[in-house]
Amino acid sequence: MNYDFNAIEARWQQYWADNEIFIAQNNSDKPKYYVLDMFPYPSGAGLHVGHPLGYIASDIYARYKRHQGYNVLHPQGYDSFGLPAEQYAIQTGQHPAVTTQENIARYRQQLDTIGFSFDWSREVRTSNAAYYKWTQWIFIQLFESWYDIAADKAKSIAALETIFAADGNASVRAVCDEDCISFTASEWASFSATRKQQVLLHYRLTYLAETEVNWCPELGTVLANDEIVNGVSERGGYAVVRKKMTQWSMRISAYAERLLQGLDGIDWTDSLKDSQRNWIGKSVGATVTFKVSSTIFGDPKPETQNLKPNIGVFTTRPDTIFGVTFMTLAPEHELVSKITTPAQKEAVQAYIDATAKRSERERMADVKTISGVFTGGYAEHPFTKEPVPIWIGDYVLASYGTGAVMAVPCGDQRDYDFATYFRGKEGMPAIKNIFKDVDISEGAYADKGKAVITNSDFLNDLPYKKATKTAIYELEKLGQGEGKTNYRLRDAVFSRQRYWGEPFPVYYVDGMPQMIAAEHLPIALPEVEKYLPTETGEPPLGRADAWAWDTAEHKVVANTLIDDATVFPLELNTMPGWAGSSWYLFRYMDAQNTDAFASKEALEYWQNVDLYIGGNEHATGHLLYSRFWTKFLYDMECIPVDEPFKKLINQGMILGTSAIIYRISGTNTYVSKGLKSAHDIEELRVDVNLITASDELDVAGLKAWQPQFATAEFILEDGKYVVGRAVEKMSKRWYNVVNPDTICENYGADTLRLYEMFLGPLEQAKPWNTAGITGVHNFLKKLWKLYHSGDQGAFYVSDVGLSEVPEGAKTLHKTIKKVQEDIENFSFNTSVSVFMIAVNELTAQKCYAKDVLEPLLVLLSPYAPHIAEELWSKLGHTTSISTVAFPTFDASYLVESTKEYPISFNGKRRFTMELSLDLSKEEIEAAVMAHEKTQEQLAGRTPKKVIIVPGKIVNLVG
RNA sequence: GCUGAAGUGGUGGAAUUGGUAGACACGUUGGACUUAAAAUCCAAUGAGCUGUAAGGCUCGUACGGGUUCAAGUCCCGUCUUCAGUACCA
Repeated sequence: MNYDFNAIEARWQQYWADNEIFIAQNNSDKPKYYVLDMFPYPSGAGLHVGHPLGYIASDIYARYKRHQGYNVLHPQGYDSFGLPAEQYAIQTGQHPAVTTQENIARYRQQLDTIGFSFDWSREVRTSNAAYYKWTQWIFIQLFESWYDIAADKAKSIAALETIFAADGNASVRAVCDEDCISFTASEWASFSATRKQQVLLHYRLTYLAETEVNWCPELGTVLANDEIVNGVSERGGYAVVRKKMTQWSMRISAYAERLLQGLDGIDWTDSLKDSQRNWIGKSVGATVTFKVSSTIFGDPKPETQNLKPNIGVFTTRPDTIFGVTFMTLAPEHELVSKITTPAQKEAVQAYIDATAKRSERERMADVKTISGVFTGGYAEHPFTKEPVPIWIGDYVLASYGTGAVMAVPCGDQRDYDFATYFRGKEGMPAIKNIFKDVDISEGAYADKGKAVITNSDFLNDLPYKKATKTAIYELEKLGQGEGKTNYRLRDAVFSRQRYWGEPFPVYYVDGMPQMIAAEHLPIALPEVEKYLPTETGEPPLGRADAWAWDTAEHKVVANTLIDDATVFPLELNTMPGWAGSSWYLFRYMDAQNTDAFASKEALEYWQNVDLYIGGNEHATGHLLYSRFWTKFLYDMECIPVDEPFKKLINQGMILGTSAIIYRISGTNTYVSKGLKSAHDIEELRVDVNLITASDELDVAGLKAWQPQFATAEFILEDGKYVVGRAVEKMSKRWYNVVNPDTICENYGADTLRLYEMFLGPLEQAKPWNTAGITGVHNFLKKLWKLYHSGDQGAFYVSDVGLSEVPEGAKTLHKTIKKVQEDIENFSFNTSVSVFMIAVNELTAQKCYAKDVLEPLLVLLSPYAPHIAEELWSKLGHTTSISTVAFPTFDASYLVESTKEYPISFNGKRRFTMELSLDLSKEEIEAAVMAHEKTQEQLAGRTPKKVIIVPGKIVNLVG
């Protein structure tokens, strides 16, 4: 009987679905285990073989945990809002919901073919109103919250208003906007309602503010920092410019420290934690306030004289305060115009204009060129009271710290380079050196551990740490600085000028945002006739005819009814892609709930994700935002955990192996790879499906593939056309995409699953090469044969116990041990080898014992579930193999009485010797010395030393 | 520049606390079966030298050193590749 994988796989997939085998229960006596994949964006191209890699790994783990007796939650869904469907809608007019629905259907069909053990009853789609109702609900909770630094958690805005009414804001320590004003209780009481709303916006965890954003004109929307790669948009690679816009922002900066600390308690790779630490970018130091000299010469305007503006800087090295030689402001800094002297005005303005013209990208690409201009203004050193010249330069970024630095050339290379470049020019004094016995003629001295400070008044001879503390203490005494921790992490812009995203549950009264009460959610996405921005530049929702909120009827009504009394305009922006994906893990716990995003009981039972598998590209986006929202929901006491993902594994990318043919330039003639050096050639990539395992091109197939090849000539070598190969990202444009459906059709899902695992370590990037697939497919065929050793290939197992087949028992238990270790170490590639070895050995042994072959199927079933179910049922079982207990390893079957010892002389192995493991070291030595080959090797010499590691090795030295 | 990961046969990759490098596959070569092909099975396969043969010897885990009876594995230095990040004060 042949291994008819297509029929077998279809049958068991049907069986699993019909019998709801993988439905997880929300209450169980079993311990829980939650295995989650990063849910896919359902793109139009469908799945290629790279996508399922992580799903296969998590599926193996989920199935293994079921065998181990866990109640396993292993759900799947779709991150179904997003740009591609909308871009497609703009081009074709097709509603994104329709495109998305079609794509999801295709994905589902592909996923089902591979035999995953997903609990589809819990499927989520971020674009479903029943789902985004709760995304909107969480947004409202964020709006109604502020961050209390004293309690180190988020609290309700209502509580903050109570404090304001009683005490004003003097006692409040909150994470809020920089430009927050101070007010007393009576001042608060006197504020108008609108004014109060404005003030509260400075505190809310999601807030509306005019901020400098990354505007992408081609996409017609703003982008978050993590959506920009190398200065261009992640999607499409379009240019991005800075622009001031009023936008919703998320106050993620409030959670910077907790996001950093939380990393210590979770099991993620170091490289991933590192990425997050880097992104958060904590630096500890101090702020220093420099007074601008009131003796600004030449400025005739008395009002400027009286303003005496201060310049605040942030530094990580307050200990070097006496090394300040000059100051540098970012060209965009707001004080630049106030401190520039008339004499320098022209030069400064020219510099500002030149900088503004350069895009962010140009500025990044060109970091070596030093540029800057002296403003003519001077600040006053806080301790020495000496004048410090103020410069502007584009090496100082407006977006980091205060946009101004105190320049200490002796301790910072950039300051050093700047000072050296402008040495001798007006406003650039000689570099002050404050390090004892350090020569700075070659560059700055940044080794803070070893530095001894001198020429620094009260800081002289203090070590770095002490000097830092003392400097901060003295600055605080003067009221000109304080210790401060700065984070690179910026608040995240949360508005997108797009159609296909979650609408905000927000309407506007007198320009102030108002939340729609939770009971009226969801606010469904309105219909529009076109998906482009409006002619006046408003987002696509500006095209909707019915996009106004009736506060009396509590429903969305026609825009014509807007009267700004009971009917108000709704927010036109939508939420970004990461909104829905920031909390989806909790929805799976209770996906059908209509009263809450999940019930308390479900959240309490499932807690958080035990194992999360997905790609590396989400290191600083999704994985940071979902940690942020989780911590917020924890503060709100909505969930019992403050980290979403306990353990995380990044699967490596599967690369495509492109096929290259060589055209002789200017002709339609192609030469085989080995002959190309004789010609002037052009490389063309062709469909990898036209290539055999030995890199031979199917010439007839190529001629049929594209008309340009129909009349082409091919120069063969040894009767074949051999193509070149290149390993690169799997992509339609390189024609190197391999589709899992074809593999399943030709070899079966079990083969695909095993082969993807067999390719190499899960976390490593690796090329896909279909050639090797016959290896694992042959293995499954051998396995099938092992169970069909009867007449005419009939199914056969013998009913004998383990004691009668000691070799088979040994093979089995060796396999149990290794497979279990491998799964727990996520080393799936090596367990596939172990299965191959087991089947090869059992076949050689002609071992058909049921007590060996039955447990072997359980070991295999996480990897190749279909064939395991099929053979399991042939063994007479009437229920699924999926929850059968995992075999227990028994070391007694592996006990050996002898060992084939390698015998080495001076570390080089010369021969092996079989010796009993019971022997003592002395007995081993005696046996080895008695061996004739030992005498041959020694040639009469006496070994100086004999190393014997029982059970391992013997080494004779001398 | 900084941070992280990694360099092993023709290819993908194995190798526990340092203890027989190259498991398991692919590919290649030879053979069996077949009218033939496919499929299947068997054998060989790191490089080189040597022997009629059984066998023996040398080199070999990016490169150069070191520690050790013993190093792919540990230490120091160098190079290369990949990923992330970047005037972060």
